[in-house]
Amino acid sequence: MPDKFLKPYDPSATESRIYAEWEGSGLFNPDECVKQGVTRADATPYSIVLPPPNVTGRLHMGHALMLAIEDIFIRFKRMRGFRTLWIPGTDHAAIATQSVVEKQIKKEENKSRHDIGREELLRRIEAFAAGSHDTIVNQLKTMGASLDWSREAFTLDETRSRAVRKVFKDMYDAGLIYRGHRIVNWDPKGQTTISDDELIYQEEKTTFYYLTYGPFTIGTARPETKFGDKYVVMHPDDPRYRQFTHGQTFEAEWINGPITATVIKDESIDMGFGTGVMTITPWHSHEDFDIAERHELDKEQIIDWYGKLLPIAGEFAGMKIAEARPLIIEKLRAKHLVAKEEPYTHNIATAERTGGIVEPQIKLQWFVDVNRKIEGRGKTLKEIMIEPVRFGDIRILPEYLEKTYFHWIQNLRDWCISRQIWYGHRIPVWYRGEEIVVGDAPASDGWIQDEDTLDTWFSSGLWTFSTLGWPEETSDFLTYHPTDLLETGYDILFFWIARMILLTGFTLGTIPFKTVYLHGLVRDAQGRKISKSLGNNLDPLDIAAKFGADAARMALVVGNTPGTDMRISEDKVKGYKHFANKLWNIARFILEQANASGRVIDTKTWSSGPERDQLPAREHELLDQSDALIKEVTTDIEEFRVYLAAEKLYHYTWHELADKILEESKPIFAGADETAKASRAALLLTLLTRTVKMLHPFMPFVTEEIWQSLPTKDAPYLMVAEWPA
RNA sequence: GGGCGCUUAGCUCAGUUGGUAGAGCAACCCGUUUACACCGGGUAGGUCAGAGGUUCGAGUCCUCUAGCGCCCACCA
Repeated sequence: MPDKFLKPYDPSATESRIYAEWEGSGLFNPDECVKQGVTRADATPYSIVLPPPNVTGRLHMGHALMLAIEDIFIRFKRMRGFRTLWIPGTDHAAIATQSVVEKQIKKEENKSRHDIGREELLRRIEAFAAGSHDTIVNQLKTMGASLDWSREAFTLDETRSRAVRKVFKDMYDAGLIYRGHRIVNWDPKGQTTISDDELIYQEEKTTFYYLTYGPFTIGTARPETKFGDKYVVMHPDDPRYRQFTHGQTFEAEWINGPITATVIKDESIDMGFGTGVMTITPWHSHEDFDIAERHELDKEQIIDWYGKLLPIAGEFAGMKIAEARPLIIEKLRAKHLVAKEEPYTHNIATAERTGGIVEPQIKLQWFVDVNRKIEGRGKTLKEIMIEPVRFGDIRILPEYLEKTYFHWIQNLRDWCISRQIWYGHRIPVWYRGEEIVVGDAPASDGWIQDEDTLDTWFSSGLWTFSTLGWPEETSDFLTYHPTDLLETGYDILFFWIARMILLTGFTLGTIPFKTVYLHGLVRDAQGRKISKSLGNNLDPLDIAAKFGADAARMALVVGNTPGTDMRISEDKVKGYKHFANKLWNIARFILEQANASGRVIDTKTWSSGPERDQLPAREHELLDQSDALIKEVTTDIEEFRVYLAAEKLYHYTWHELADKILEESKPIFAGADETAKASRAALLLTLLTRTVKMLHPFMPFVTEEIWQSLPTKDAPYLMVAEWPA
């Protein structure tokens, strides 16, 4: 009986020691498992890539949940004899990281990125990212994640950069990446373009104005964009405007004097909205841009890159939108051009990272064309995204999110992949006069590289295969791709999952993963979202220090179905700390009995087979019960019901093994029948061995610590012991 | 405006293919008997949001209603 069992279980003293032992054994690496003979060389591979955390700071409980679930599958499969690989890594998270560092510099030195320059800014971001990286790695290890650190990757390192350049070039050559003047979401605060998915819509109460425009009345919530308007658009079938013909011009008194306007008839106009007629501002509206393209109309910029009015606004030039709007209305009123005003509520787009009010602008940008038929493939990128999910090659859990996925793809527009920030993969395009080189840098001098960087999701979209060494045909790539499981929060289904399916489908003609497991958001005890301003964040490191990583993992996993948000509180974690201690004491009691002096324990007779039929009825029954649990738990995990498996194990361990089986055994051990005692001790030892094995994926530390003291131990670490059957 | 989800014991949530309602926490009573007070034994508590339907049988499937929440969207 080792002395350690004389005290209550102390996770803080145990967990870091055990992790170091595991790491030292090298057994997180599947090659090492084969070399050490714990995994067969011809075993079926099983792989997961860790969704790379952003190097913007530290992990939160959502990450802890992700780690717990993934580690459960990884440890389960490893114990089941698979050649199991879990690859760690981090994401440079372009805009997010740069904006964190920029804010810091602004606060501490009152300087902008332009004050310190591209090179110096990048140096500072890299230093910051390195610090975050180290914190994150420490957190990952604290949670017990059995990641193969020898394969760690970073979205911005050289291997991953090579993959990015290659995919960019392949897509460019296929005509799927193009550069063009299009309406983009411009963030005047962050001074960059952002994608549709980086927008947050916020409700705004404002005024809707009806303005007199020549013979028409037009409606608008944005009078400040109207300076350059010289087209009125109406539906060709609108009877109210039958007397006007397409192309007809007329004179009108407008904000800064008389103008000549042209009538345009276009079917996109909704006759039922407002007056059924509108003027257009093609430079600052998606819809207006499309109309202007269809009819080859002039486009003029009204608002500059900092959100201020340009000289076309006359006396209002140089003003910010917010200050100009009331002045413009005042002037229009004075000219009797305001026909009517009414209160109006609509959603305005803001930038997720900076909070800036997004202004649609026409800009020369790089795009991925999602609607173009790919030569030789006969399908579009949209179809490449839809098919594997529709045909069941990729399974999304919970299933209902498949519908959301399809719905999103239907509404998908071309993906703007260029960003006007400095941290990230520089667009791999070089110019020299009229010449252009795409892909790897040209060998000769005199070329100028594109100033922009790529959307961060472009590189993370390659993650399942770039981490495996692609574009080289490495044995890792050939062995472990497609990966088996991708587990992440449902909030990045579109950002990331969809893009991985797109980029993998195009590049490799295959799928990136077979199953997508989407967990819900982790909220605080009151159900509120975790946010800095509320200060309701629980740091996984603090929680692990206080209650143990095992307890944190169980608290996050039990009863937590995919796709459903959950609440976490210290009290909940505390409950599972008690459970870890319970298990510890169960082990102590059983080992005491098994190690009692002179007692000979032979657990072999407890395995299945003819000996089992000789057992007393009660022993037989308890083994049957344990067998049944093994079956259920195994099936539950295989069917991704880890939330159920965890609950069943908890219940069995505490309320069957401890409360019933141990209690009914006490009189036996108090009796005089040595044969019965030895027999019962062997039974308990068998049940304990099976239980710690099954609990190991969920609570790796305490189970490993117990395992190291078990006489039934048949592998150097529980981590690589055989799953019970 | 379009799509999706939720509503089960005081609280937080399970309930896998339809077969007489479950867990944890909280509450109440009892208990320190050879692991564990980070404990044990016991008690109480639900017309499964509401209405209708399919079925021998529905928390589970279908329709509608109400409340809550999330996602998407260029209505000028």
